[in-house]
Amino acid sequence: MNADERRPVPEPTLRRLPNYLHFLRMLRARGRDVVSTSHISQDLCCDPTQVRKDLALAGALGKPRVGYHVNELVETIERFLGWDNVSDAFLVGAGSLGTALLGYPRFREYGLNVVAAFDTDPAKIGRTIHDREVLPLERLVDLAQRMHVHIGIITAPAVAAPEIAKLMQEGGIQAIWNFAPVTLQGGDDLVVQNQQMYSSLAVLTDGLKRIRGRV
Amino acid sequence: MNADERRPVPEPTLRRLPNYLHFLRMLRARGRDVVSTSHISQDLCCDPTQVRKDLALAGALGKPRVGYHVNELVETIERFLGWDNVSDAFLVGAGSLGTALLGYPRFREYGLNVVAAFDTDPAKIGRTIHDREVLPLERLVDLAQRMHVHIGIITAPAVAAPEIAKLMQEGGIQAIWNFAPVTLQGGDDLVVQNQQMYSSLAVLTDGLKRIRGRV
DNA sequence: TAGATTGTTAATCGATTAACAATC
DNA sequence: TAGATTGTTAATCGATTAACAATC
Repeated sequence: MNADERRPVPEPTLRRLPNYLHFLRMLRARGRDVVSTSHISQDLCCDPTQVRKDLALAGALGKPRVGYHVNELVETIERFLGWDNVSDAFLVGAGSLGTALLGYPRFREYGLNVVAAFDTDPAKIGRTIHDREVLPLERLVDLAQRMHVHIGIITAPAVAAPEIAKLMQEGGIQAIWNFAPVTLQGGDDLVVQNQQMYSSLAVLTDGLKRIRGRV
Repeated sequence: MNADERRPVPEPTLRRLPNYLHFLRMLRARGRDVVSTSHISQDLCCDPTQVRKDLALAGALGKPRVGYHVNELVETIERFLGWDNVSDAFLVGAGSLGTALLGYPRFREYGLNVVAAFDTDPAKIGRTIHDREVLPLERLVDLAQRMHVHIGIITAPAVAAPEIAKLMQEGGIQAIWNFAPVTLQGGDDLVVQNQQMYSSLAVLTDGLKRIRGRV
């Protein structure tokens, strides 16, 4: 029921939920029946209280003394994230990263179904990558509208990204997952997630610096 | 000078610095001489005060009324992040994502030089991907030690990741950039960054939900 | 000089953590 | 029952934002 309320979910919570989900699915695959927050927190090295709070936000209910039912919990989180219904998505940029993402069979478990790829390179157009044909970028707007696709993935070079985002919006796409190293701006009816790879690298090299400083 | 002090840099700041750097490099390429924090903040849609604070932490100095010199600023941030000296790295998992990362010529601009790839698949071992030969995983520990490689990238399946991390640590690797969908634990002399792709996806689908709820 | 921009200190906000009551 | 675990309220912590002084 929490899922339907309008109060915004903290972004850190949203970011943690897929991790819980991954762990819980593994437990489910192993036939595990119930799980406690301390068990979850051990796997992901965070505070049990935090896990409890996150699960509460997702609308999960546990039993004191027992814990949470693994099955129920998986379904609750999936439903909360909207990943029980798979959404179609377009991908633009059939380079190496785009090809890698097209090869992810797991996306469906995370609510995503990449139905088509687009590119401007004539050498790539018409080729088939992981069972999906690469289409010319010109067709994106029309196809997105007709197929009611609302999610776009950008794996093109940085310079092309803003133009692609514009086309996507024209086609009615409301959510963009951007892998190009530019910060695209969201808007009133457009949500953007910039997958900033180099941010992680900065944290990593800083950690390395601290390890070395300590020795 | 700030760079050498031991006070820890907030992680959000670290994550933003590469974005500033990217923007500043573009300005530099365009021949731009000076820049103000409000100019930077406009591009990245955040608060000018925050940019100023971040830059101060990185040790940058500006001039009131003028702003910051683009060249100096680029160099200051690069030095602060340690990206003025490129570090060698090993990559394990020569699948599609690994191949994509091996094809990134830009890594060097972010302080990273992937010198070798490893895999366990005999079909992949011996092949050359983007000028680097794929080596058998067994050779990793020895080679890491002899070549003094301290950074590892994991692009292998989730099940293999923990074992790979162990081997890396044995080889003296101190920093792991993990793309497998498992949470690897860092330690006293090991820093880990888990590139959790699905976290972004959760934020994205939540945003989509809110856009739809608004209509 | 006047005004724009930096640099810094204080106030606010939100997330994490701690404490504890509820309950099976 | 006793004890473990949830659920919730309060305290802490840290990051962001606002205010303002310093300065070219």
